[in-house]
Amino acid sequence: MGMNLLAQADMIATAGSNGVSVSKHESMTQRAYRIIRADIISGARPPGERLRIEMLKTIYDIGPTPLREALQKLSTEGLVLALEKRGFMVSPLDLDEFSDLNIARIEIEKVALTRSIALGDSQWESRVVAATYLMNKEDAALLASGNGVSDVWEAANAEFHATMIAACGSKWLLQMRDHLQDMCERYRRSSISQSIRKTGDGKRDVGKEHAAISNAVLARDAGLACQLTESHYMKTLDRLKRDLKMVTKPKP
Amino acid sequence: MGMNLLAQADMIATAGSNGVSVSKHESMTQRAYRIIRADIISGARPPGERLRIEMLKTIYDIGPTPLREALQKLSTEGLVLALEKRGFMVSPLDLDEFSDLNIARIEIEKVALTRSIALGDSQWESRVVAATYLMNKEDAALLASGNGVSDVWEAANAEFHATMIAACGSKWLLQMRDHLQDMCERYRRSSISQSIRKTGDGKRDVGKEHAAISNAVLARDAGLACQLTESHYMKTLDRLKRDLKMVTKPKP
DNA sequence: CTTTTAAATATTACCGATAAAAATAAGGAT
DNA sequence: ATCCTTATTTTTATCGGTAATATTTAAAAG
Repeated sequence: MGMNLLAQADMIATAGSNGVSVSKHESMTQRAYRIIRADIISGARPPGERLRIEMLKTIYDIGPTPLREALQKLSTEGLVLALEKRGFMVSPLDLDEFSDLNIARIEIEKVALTRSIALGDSQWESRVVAATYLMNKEDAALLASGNGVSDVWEAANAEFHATMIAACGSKWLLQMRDHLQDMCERYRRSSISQSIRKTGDGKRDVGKEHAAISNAVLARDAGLACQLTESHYMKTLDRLKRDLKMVTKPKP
Repeated sequence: MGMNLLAQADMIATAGSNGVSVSKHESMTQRAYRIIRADIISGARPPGERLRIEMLKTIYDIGPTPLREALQKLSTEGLVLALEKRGFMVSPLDLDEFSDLNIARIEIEKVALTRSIALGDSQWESRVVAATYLMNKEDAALLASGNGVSDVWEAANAEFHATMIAACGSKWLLQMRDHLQDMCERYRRSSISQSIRKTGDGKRDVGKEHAAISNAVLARDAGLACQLTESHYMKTLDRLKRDLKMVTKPKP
């Protein structure tokens, strides 16, 4: 009847890392969406690149219909631009939009953080402690071997910040933050600041910043936690902004 | 060659009221997306309704491919649920999600309002004055003829609140607010509280609330403006929540 | 009454036809 | 002679039809 339909809908809605469910028998549309999305964010499909169906068909071995559906979805998200009667292209990078994106991301993060600190229970606190522990460890490892950030560090960092706001009480707030973060990530990855990741970030001690944020959160000092988080993000942002000037198209 | 492509892309991106561009030669996908979206928000397609392609094909006189593309887009937005190998359905209403949605909407609105008050210039101020003038007029007309809210009042109301946050300096923040508002609108319209719209809202003087908000905004008192806006939304929200208990599916 | 089997129904994805836009080539004007 | 305009060609996107696959409904047997 209509009831088990909804029950199974919940199962499907049980999503993976980025709101993308990973079923065994994934539909072609889902598959195309997931892969192309990852390729755009990672920079494998560079900004401004035209996404011709024939071309994608041979690359991903997926038919034209699921490809179009995936691209339409991505255009709703803003990662792809749908040009009337002229197909699709990867959304170009734009320095102004990057500022815009970061403003929105940081503001929403602060709101979520404030709410999380106000609403979080003991179980959430323990999650914070656990994430902080792992983050500390990875930060120390990062500092020791000057090889720059690793994938495990990236994962710990993502988990750290996600945990801080996890108790904000609004899935939509979290979803919007995730979306904005993905959009920002594309700018970060597309920038030539990969070199920065290798060389490290100058005199900056990210570990101390993380520890300070964690302390403020556990002390339930929302104002301080927001302030620290904002400047934490701003530091990397300023660096990126400088580097991005070269890879974004100049304004007309 | 490649350049005017981007230039024209900007033209297409020049959107109408709800981020939906209305071109003369609208593609079938766009058409389907626009119409079905409006039908879902308005309640013409009720929550939980299965959206069978064959059915939609005859109703909207649009082929299956553009219909599927439109439904995929709507599923990205959250208005439609895509069930693996089981087609699409209008996302069911859920009281918890409604709370969630409103939390996010009000929080983002407050952030945008604070920023708008901090950043708005004289031109924005004049827009605020203009919108307030129209709103006042419509509020008075509403109070005089006890016929309940009209479409022109709704338009004035939307414009009023949009103007207050217009100077927030982040298109993404505004876009997310718009999206959340559309999602909330579906709950409002689907509720039986149409009766409330007809009977009026009790002893509540919406005109005074609007005036107070406008004054706080023009006085650049962000704290007060946020507080007033929040309670303004909360008042209608509480009413709605009561009524929605009947139309949303009970939790298992 | 539950479980299994079979028919019908719907969704998914590929293919081909149509139509639109970009590229190229030709002609005329300054 | 060069540049702009116009016409033709080629490429490419869009859309509806259709076959294959999975699922749901219904019926029958245990």
